[in-house]
Amino acid sequence: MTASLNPDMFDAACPTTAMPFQIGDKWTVMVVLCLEDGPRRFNELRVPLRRVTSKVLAETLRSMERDGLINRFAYDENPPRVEYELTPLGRTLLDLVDAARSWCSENMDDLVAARAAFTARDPA
Amino acid sequence: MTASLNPDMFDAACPTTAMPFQIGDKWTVMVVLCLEDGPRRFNELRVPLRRVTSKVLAETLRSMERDGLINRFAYDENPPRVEYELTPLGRTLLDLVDAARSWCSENMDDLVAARAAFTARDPA
DNA sequence: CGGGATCCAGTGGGATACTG
DNA sequence: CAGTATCCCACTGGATCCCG
Repeated sequence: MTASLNPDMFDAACPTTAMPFQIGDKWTVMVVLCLEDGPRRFNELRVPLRRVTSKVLAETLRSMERDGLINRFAYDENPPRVEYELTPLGRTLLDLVDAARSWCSENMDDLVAARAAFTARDPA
Repeated sequence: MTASLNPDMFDAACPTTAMPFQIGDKWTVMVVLCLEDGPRRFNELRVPLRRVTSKVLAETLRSMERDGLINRFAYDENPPRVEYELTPLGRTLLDLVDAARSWCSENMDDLVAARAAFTARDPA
């Protein structure tokens, strides 16, 4: 089966938070990456995404389901079990994530340098 | 020189407003597209971007300048003249815009259909 | 376990008016 | 012409608590 998610797969100090583009809502890309290797349960997602409250994660997942990016499977067991998996449409976002990563590795330094230079010229 | 901008190059009813990703702020991509063929003046941009207030356009341009995406040239004339042009870094965003357009032409129908189906199932 | 309910703060962006 | 100055509102996302 799919291995456990790395609890530290998302670094809070990652400079790509200044990346000039965004896919979905604030946490959408991280959800996509978490689901890349197969279905995951709600609380399984909450490990690497521990900086997200359950409310916001539930909202994110619901809007992704709404847009056909993920499927939601609720099993009528006790304790309850719910699994999320990427749809083919959701998997197409992985290409965009790759494009974003490529852009960052090629251009992020320039952007950060420009920002620093601008701030130096105009400390306002 | 560069031809005038088409006043209707941006359609308010374009379904790509539901596109699941965004580059820069709300108007950044449109500014990039306006500058694709060469430098433009402030009020020249305001023709196709007439749904943007001057305050917001000025903010957008300033943050793009801050990030090194555009250059700003202010000529000390009367009446004043200011021109904006894409930097090489700003031009790299055109590739992302193309990637976004490709994704939309290939997947936007699926997303819109999924959204409609979801709303039909769950009218809440 | 997988959420929902409620409340709240910050912010992005719009309306209007004014200016060097 | 190319912006600023004010004011304001809606919406995103976070905190906390509670539930089947």
